[in-house]
Amino acid sequence: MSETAALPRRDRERLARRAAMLDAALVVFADKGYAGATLDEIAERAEFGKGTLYNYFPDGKDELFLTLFEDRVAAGLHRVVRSALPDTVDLATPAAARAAFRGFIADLIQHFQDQRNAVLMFMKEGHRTLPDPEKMVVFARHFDAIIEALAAPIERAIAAGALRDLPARPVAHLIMGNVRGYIMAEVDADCSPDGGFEPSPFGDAAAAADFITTVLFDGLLAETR
Amino acid sequence: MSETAALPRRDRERLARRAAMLDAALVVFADKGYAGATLDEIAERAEFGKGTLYNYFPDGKDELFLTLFEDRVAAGLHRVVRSALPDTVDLATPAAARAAFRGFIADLIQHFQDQRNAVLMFMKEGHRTLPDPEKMVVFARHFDAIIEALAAPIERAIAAGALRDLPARPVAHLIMGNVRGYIMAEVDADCSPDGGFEPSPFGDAAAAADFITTVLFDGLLAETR
DNA sequence: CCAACCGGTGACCGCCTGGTCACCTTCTGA
DNA sequence: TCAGAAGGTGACCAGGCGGTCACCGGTTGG
Repeated sequence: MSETAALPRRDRERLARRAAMLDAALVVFADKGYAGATLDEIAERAEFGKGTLYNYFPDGKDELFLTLFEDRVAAGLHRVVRSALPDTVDLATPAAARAAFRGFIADLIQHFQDQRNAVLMFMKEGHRTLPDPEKMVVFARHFDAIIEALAAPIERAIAAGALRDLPARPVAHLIMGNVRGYIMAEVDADCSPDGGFEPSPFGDAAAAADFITTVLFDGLLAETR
Repeated sequence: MSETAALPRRDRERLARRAAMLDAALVVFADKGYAGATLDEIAERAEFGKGTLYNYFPDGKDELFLTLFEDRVAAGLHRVVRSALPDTVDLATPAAARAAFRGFIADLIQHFQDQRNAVLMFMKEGHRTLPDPEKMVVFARHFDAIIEALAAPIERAIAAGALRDLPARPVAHLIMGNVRGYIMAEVDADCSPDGGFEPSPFGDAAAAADFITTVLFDGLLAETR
């Protein structure tokens, strides 16, 4: 939805078809997982013949899956990290750091809620399930890059004395893990009838972000000191 | 390793064979995931013919998987929750609550480190991957029960004013998620050569428990207030 | 108007794997 | 010692799925 207008019609159509295939594949992978998804179902959902998939993704299932992961899941996460925690953001005081990370967490939750299928795919397949282990390196590299991007502002905040002196990358893992865990619980909740906990434990992304931010930054203990 | 000695030899042998099959299946499921595991590989690893598996687990793959999940993964988690946070544990003050939950977290990490294969299976297949969705209910019920068991002491601590007034079940999810996330990062780290972060970010279960407890209970912010 | 071509199609292939079952070894007890 | 039972075995089967390719309809350019 950007500079595509400048391309000749043929190319625009080709891109549109490719995108439609990816959309369909995303839904199916999110629903069935990598192993459970079939090319027939993806093709049918995209309203193409199975053979056509191979005109766009010669490497078949693997290529669809990896493309989807790179273009939708990883790219989206990267964008959120960079836009919510730019190099210029103020992390000098505890209050400033708390506000900045709260914003990041809220954006991340919002992003996950907007991109439910991408999240589901990420949830279900986030752990080395491709038959070819060498392909999984791509996977790991992306996730590592995201952690690294998040670790940088954490390190800055620690250096500024705004956050406790803890190893930054584990802290980054922990923040991502908490948001991920929250989303997972929410997804579970409205998948199963009597699911995890109440259909949506908090109304919106902002309330959820407050919950996570409070726990992670202020701690669970009642403030009695 | 308990009252099996009282049984006739035949039954003991039968139980031992059954256990050997479960052991083999656990390794394979942990390595390949549910879909990737093959009965042939499980049988070969257990040093039995494939047909023999069906004498012990008539429902085949599903039964092996569910039995394993119930007997090893879920039962182990339940045991840890109950033994580390019995109904009698003192949760009246922030300090007492912090100590109690720190103990629980340490035990949980230790348990995960001892039962790496069970954990891996849980990690990889923790999210509805069985073809038969009705079987997944069992899965969800167990996990729910564990959350419930953890939510009870949390509620007590909140009622006593030791913890912030937050919804108990989400907090329970969050604690479990953090331990799970920590273990996952650790597993990743020593699977891939240049993995997640340093091979073991903290030396032992106790140090890891301290990290998680500090973040979750005291918060990430530097103590300047 | 036609010929060349681009590209979508789905029937088809081969492989893999969960599940079965007739066979055969081993153990038991008389 | 032997007949019968118990139970392990792996060749076999059927179904499903990833991947291929010969076909064909529509578009293009002369």
